[in-house]
Amino acid sequence: MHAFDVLGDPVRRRILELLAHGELSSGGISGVVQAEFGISQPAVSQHLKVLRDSGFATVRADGARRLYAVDAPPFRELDEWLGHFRGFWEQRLDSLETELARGRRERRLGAGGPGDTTPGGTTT
Amino acid sequence: MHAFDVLGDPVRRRILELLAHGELSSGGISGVVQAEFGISQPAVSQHLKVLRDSGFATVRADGARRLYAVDAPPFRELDEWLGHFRGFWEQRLDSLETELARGRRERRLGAGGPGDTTPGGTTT
DNA sequence: GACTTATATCAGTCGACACTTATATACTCA
DNA sequence: TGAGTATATAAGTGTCGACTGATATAAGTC
Repeated sequence: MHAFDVLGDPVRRRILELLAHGELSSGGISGVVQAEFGISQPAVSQHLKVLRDSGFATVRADGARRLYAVDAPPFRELDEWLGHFRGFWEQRLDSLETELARGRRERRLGAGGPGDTTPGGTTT
Repeated sequence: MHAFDVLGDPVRRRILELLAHGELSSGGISGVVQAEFGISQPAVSQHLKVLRDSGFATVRADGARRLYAVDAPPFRELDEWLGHFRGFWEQRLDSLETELARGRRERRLGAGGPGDTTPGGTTT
């Protein structure tokens, strides 16, 4: 399952939003999600499995509980892909920060990113 | 259909990659995609419809042809959502650019972004 | 106007995935 | 050890989306 498919589900997006604030137990997540979406505990557990398998979340045991946390790699990958298109919407920012950020990004990735065809169109 | 679902499909991602280099006709896109994925012209046309409807692509007529181009808004929206998690993988960049970029981003969005719980964990 | 090219839409099929209930596994505590 | 709690897995079902072949719409060409 592709990373974008993983984020296609609203329940999984919500879970990640919750985890963005810090570690949470399976039960803690289930509580919120069941209340908000009206789905069962196994359904939430299955979503957690998808997040684990796709690398968006990591788990560690704490007694009988499982504590989930966000993990970065898949986010990086998506950010990298979206980078192909960043030129289409970041063009009008002040050039300093844009160039700093883009330059750094490309240096890290060792890639020849966007900009070759002046994606946004006219340079005005 | 959520923007992430739109990008969940490999054919649609490929189409957007093609469009990232500039405008292309429906036929031009179909040619490449049919060759690479082995699907029919209607299938490609249906994907183009999804991209249109979700705002990822715009069309303009040129005689009998339809010229497609990438459009920014949905990308911005996704970037904004991913921003919740940017702290998890951008932390170790030199602070100047990070803060510049994040600060600007948040000012534009008028949001109280991440950072409240030092997402990445320990500092250093 | 007839023929061809470019593209979109229609109707139907099929597989994937999100959900359910039932149950297994593993830890806690008296 | 046995009851209770926390979480995951299993098996089955329904929905949705991606595809196909057929066809509609519209523009170019002679």
